[in-house]
Amino acid sequence: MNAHRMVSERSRSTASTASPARQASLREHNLSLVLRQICSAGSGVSRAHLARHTGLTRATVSELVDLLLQAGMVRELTPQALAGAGRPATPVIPAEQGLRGIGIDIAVDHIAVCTVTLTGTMATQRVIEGEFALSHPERLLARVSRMVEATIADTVAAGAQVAGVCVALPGLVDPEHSRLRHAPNLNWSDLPIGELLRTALGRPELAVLVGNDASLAATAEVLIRARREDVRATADFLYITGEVGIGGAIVRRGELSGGTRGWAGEIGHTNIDANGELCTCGARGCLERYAGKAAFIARAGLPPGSSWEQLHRSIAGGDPAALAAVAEVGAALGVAAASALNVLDIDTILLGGAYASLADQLAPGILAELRNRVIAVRFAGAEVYVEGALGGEHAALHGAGLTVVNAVLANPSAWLDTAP
Amino acid sequence: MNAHRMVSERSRSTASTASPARQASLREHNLSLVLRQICSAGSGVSRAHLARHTGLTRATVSELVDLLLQAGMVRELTPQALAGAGRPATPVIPAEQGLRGIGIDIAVDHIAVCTVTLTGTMATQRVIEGEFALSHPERLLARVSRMVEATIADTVAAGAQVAGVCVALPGLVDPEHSRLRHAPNLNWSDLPIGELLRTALGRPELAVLVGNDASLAATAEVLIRARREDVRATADFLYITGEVGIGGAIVRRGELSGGTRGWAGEIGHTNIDANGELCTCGARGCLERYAGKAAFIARAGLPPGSSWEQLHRSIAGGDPAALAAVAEVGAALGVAAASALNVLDIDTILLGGAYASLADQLAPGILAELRNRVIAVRFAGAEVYVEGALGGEHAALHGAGLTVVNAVLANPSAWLDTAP
DNA sequence: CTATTTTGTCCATGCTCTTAACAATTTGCT
DNA sequence: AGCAAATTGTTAAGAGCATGGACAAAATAG
Repeated sequence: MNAHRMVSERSRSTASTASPARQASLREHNLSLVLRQICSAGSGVSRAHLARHTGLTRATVSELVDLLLQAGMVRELTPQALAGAGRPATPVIPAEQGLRGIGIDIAVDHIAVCTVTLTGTMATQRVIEGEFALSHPERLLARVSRMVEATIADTVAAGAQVAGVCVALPGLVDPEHSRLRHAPNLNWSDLPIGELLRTALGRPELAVLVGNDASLAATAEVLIRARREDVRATADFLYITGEVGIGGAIVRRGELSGGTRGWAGEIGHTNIDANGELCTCGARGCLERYAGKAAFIARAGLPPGSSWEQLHRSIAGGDPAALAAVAEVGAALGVAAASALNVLDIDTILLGGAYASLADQLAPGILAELRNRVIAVRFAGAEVYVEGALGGEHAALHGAGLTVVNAVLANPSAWLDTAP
Repeated sequence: MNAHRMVSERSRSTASTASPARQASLREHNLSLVLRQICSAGSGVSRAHLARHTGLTRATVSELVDLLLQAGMVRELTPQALAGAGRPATPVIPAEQGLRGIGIDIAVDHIAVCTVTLTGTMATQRVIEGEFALSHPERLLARVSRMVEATIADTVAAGAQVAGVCVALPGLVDPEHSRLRHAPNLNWSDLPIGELLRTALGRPELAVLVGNDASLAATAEVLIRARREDVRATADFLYITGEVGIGGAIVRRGELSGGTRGWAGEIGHTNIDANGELCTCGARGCLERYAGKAAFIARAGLPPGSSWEQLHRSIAGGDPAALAAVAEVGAALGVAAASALNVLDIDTILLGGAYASLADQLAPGILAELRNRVIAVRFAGAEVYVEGALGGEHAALHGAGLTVVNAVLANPSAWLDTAP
């Protein structure tokens, strides 16, 4: 299993660490560089191509690729003649039988488990829909662990190896200790998810990462945008997701910017009106009171407890109250997002969760406020962007699996001696 | 001069860059590691001590120190017996004659030039007080350049070498191109500061960095806190500075978190009341309308145009209107800061500029709002902190010089062959 | 006065990347 | 057909850098 090797911290950010660099550090870095190139290429790439794109020599690339071949992470295809003269190249691709990350998503309306390959693609997926708002933690985790067991069994049967597990949770988490701090909608508090899942699985050695669902959805979004070569939105964006509450995440240069505890991006409690309505958090005038699910539904004139689907139908049907609600919610999101964009110096907002399918309707209202309030627009002629997320329904699930894969890609050296 | 060698980008953040690591990369990293240890030690350190604290072997450290000695960056003291047995250690200290960074501060009420040694200490300082609110850019830069010339002459006469120049500006800057975008209080717009200063100095090869004054003040604050071993406030904080407007900067893990354009931290236009007063930025209800200089003074019942000093006297004198203003401004700062802390996941606020000397008075009002609005307080039992900055009057000036020094410390390899 | 401890240097060793040469294999031109 | 040119991938020699162990130097402890 070897999952204990997984990088657990989100280090890497401070390049000026106090740790010395040795010869092995070069290998680590360059091996990661080559593997990432292979995995993000889309199709098979030759050693010579890798050399040109990494800046390493063909000799070095050859050696590194051999290591990856031995480890079973990549595979050679039969040589193929390229356009033009020259010896045919031997394409190298990520091995289907290689390492896979397991992603888990625990939400109020579903639990899901998936596997993600080194290319970042979701390979398998198990979902159970349900109403888990008030479920008992141990009991639900037991159900989840049965799904994980089945997934692991399938993965091993397919000849692949499990690199680790990451759990997406709808609340504030402590990634350092794999704990859930507070998930209001599950009504869960202060649970050692990592420990509980290890116990339920009977695998005390398994490394279990945890992450906030919005952060992980944003992680998935980065991959999707990168594949579309959407450079702008890959680099820096604020992800805002509408669920019961409002979640968020910040991506800088394609990487999550987590903050002190990994909770950065929480925009739901940004101030709209300091003397406004009382929020569940104890403060007054938070965005959630203006643009959260309950507020949105109330403004649209729907009965309390209506679903996002019902709201969506009202809007699509052109109901005046619903349309007015869209305008009001958009304006509130715009006011809050403007404060955030000013402090963060970011230009792009991606709308996820329930907001994703309403992005076209919400965007004008948000943009109007942004254009009026973001100082980079006024003083630097910057353009602001509001787009719907492309991650779909299971973005957080995907992001969870991806997080495991990214840890492998960041340090493949640790997995070299674990041939299949 | 060799200033063209200076690291101009704020790279380093993305450890997973696409650049290959070669043998020379090891040297760069380890040389920087050793030099940073020497410069932050405070007193002389032996090679053996460096080896223990960096994780390198004594043999390697010896070789690296020799390189630094040859380059004139460090100096040996006469061997001194330590407590306990053993051969006396040869202390190594940063060379007084080594490289120095030049910092420049252009503000509405003064212009200043300083030198900063590799230890981060401000060694020399030239200040001209005045009223530069509407001054002509070229004319003012000519004055500045004469001060810089004199400073360079003194530095060279003292046997030291100039590593580069960094200019602190009271507005939005474009560090990538060394330009000033917009400085409302100087009434300057879109100036190629780097180019203008190079021309004025007659040194077309000189690398001129630019930075926002709040960001650079925050940089200085990091050093000061690190020296006091104030671990918490060194790592992550939001710096809020009260001048004419309100500036800010974000520090993460001891490093500036700049954002897409390097403007992150701009908290002056965070929303307090979406339907509030019209701001100069075009939006409604920005923090600046509630806590900027003009608003503060008006609330305190002082005549428009009064100085911060007059306000300070009113408050110290116990004037009821002034005390009420402090409470109102504190609350407004608290509301805005809470939104920012939630999005950033940061716990500490440092008050700089004119707010620094009012920190004790402002803190209670700010803290009251923070404790009520920051979700980490409620859901993670986090504590929030509000403190006055320790950088003093010339924090931005100091930070500018420090920025040059930090660039040298990050890559001393580039300066090895430039012996004095 | 001797044993012990610590520092700093030297040298052999090992790891990793680079350079240059070469074999393999295809295209393109005559 | 046949040969030059181009491209790929491998191999061997070489250079840079950190490690580890041995050793001299210089202090303290007993």
